[in-house]
Amino acid sequence: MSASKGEPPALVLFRNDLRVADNGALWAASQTDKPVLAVYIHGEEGKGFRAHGGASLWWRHHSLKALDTKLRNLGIRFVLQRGTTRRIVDELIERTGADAVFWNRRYEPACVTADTAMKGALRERGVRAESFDGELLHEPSKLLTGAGSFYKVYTPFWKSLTSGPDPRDPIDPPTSLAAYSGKVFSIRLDDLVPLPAKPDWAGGMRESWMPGEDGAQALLDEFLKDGLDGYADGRDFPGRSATSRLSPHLAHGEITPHQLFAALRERKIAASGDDVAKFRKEIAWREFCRHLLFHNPNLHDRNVQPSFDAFPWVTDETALRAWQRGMTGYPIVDAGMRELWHTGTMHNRVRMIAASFLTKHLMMDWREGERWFWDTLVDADPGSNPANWQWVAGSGADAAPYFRIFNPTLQGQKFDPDGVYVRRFVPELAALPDRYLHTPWDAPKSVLSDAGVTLGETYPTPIVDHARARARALAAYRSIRNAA
DNA sequence: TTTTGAGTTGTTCGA
DNA sequence: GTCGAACAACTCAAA
Repeated sequence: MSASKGEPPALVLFRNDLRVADNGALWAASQTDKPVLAVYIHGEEGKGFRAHGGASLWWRHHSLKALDTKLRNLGIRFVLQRGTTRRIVDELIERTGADAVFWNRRYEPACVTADTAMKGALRERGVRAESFDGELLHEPSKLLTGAGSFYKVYTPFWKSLTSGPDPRDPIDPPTSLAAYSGKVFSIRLDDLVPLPAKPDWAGGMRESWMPGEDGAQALLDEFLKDGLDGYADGRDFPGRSATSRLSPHLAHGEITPHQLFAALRERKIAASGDDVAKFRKEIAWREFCRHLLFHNPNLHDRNVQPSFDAFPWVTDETALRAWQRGMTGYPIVDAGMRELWHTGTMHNRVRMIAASFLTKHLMMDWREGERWFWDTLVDADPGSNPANWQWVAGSGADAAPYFRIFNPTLQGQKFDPDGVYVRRFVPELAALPDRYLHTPWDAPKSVLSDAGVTLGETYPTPIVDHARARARALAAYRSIRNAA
């Protein structure tokens, strides 16, 4: 053995699972008698692999920093690398003599292919290679209908998911690990995942979030204590703090659905069965979308329902930009789009309204919206994002019927009745009375001027008329139905 | 194989 | 103001 090498380590790969608790791979490594080398691998897996968007990368930077601290506290180094997992692992084996590799499974189709091939190749060479669950409650290849196909409707999926035994308990974090003593190259975090500098657009994100495992646990504790009671109804009101806000933590693997289900089982919770069931159902939606992705590798690019291939989508750069910047003239839509830009998230109810507006009122291809969300959401999820965009557009699995077109005015009045949400993100309308907050175009001149609002100058006039847009969308949807 | 029941989140219209 | 029906069939999943 050369002087630069330590005792051969077990490699633990980190990709989308930036945590030490409920980490089967890390635990398994701790149960060997080998030193442990933790490696984060950032980047490509070849054909079909979807790289993170900008907001996700901001999150990832901070999450990696938090994980680095955790692993150091456990006594081991955390090495950062870029490239395909296969190449990095080969290089590290070459360099360190490692004869065991552990990782947690991923379920994006390109990653499944890459990891499966790697497992076979490593074992063939006599390297111990083992993978573990954690990202999902159930293996997408195993949770199937009676006929052996994957679920295309949510409710039976949910029934199947909950009819079996409870998900396993979370795995404890290791208490102590032996460090690998040899030399290994690591890319600097600032070089691997740089933070935005000019311009620094992340100010609102820093105020809104604490990436990392500790941030996830803090949010979970807070949610169980204060948020879950009343969740089933409250989650629909974007002006209230009634959602868990755990989605980015889940997306980066800082917390697992097993941990969430276990927390709901174990804690004494001051919430009704309805609230608990509703929250579990939301976790199951994430799971359902991931399963859909597993079985539909091109989910972000291809209509699940092929009849939508003939849909007459409109191309309109100006309108797209107005939507992206929150300048459509519909306050609830604009508030949502600005929340997204400012904080890297958007309340679930408002995501539906904004997505419905793009695909139905503006009749723009859902892929345009999906791409924008992918780049701007800190919780951008390869399953949930495309699956839900397709759900809204009507092209997806178990999708909303074509005639279900959200009325942005009614939705605003119904779910933001006191205007807390719109006023927070569309401050130029803040002085309007509640009565006209969602319909500034209906406000008398004196009301507008008292509120300092000049439509078309301080705030846009609506870029489309609701009734006309609705009629146009219905006609378009009818056209592809008749054609098919 | 056939049958049967059911399907996240809405809006509009007219009585 | 409230309430029920229409919107449109179609596909899925299980019995």
